[in-house]
Amino acid sequence: MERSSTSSCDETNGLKKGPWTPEEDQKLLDCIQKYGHGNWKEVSKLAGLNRCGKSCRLRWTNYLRPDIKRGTFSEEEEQTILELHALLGNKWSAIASRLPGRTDNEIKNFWNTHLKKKLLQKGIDPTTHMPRTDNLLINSLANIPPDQLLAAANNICINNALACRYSTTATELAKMLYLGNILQFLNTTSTSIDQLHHQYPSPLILDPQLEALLHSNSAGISPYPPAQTSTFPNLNVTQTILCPELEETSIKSNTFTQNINGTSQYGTSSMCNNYSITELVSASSPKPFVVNTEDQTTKSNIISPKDQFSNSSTSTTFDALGDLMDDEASKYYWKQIIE
DNA sequence: AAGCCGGGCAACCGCAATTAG
DNA sequence: GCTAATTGCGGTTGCCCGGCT
Repeated sequence: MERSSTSSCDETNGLKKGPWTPEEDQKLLDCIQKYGHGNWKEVSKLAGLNRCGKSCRLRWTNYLRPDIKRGTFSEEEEQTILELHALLGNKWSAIASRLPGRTDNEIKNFWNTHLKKKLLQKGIDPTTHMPRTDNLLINSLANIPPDQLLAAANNICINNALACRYSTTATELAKMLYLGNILQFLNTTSTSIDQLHHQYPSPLILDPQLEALLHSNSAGISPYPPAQTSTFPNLNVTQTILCPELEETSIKSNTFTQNINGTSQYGTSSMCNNYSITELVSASSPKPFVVNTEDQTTKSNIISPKDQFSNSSTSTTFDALGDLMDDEASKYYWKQIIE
């Protein structure tokens, strides 16, 4: 077969781009009805269209094809898309193949304009389809020298006691997770406290309780098995679950379950395992920070990254973190923990 | 009434895979 | 097996429209 020497969609050929006119649509339709659509470049030529084959193919598959179903997506279709996306990710064509009459482009647009937002509003990460706790603070931890991190954890943890008790709300879980992750990080960096002192000779004052805890954990006393590799960059560490009660708590809690359209998809598994650092860090880049509240429908706890830090009257990331952990609700929460 | 802004969607872009000479 | 055209796919862009100020 002879091959054309020119590229199929070369703008320098003066081919038309942009929206299709009804006349062009008709020409394309007529041509496809007459000759079929084996070779799109040929189709374009035969139809007398000054368009590249690619453009013709797109117009046909996304708009002119007679089997295209138009209009709003039904509840069933929406549910199917959600399920398939959870399974396949952004494989729009694969998803479209399971939805008769819907194009990949249509589904992609529907996802980006509706479903993604819907999931975010429900506190679900649209990439992972897992509940979002957050992310930004944990992300921010990655760039902070260990001595500052230790100091912050020291401040947060010791002031509020290190015990983990049963918890029933997502907010509490989120806080537990923050704490847990900070401690996981501290616990599992291969760096010992002594090494930290050595590497970061700046004054590092640890609460004796925390220091004792860190030493005990760094000595391998933690009864919990190693989990995934940490997402903290430049730190070759292994995560361990530090807080047994948290794991138990998560098993008892059904808070996240309520997020998922009434399904029990995420309901009874161990949160500690599912939401260790890798899950806390959203795959998507900075987005509004969502902490689920007792009332899953409220958005009152959505805090923008800007609000989180720049509006803070405090001066450091960890002061801000402390602030976050220190609102009225938190006081009650911490009181419970202490008790 | 005019301008601004954001949402929705059609179409384009660029890359990878496939096909055919 | 190599090369180039074609096709398929996912991401992105830009236009249009409606709502708000």
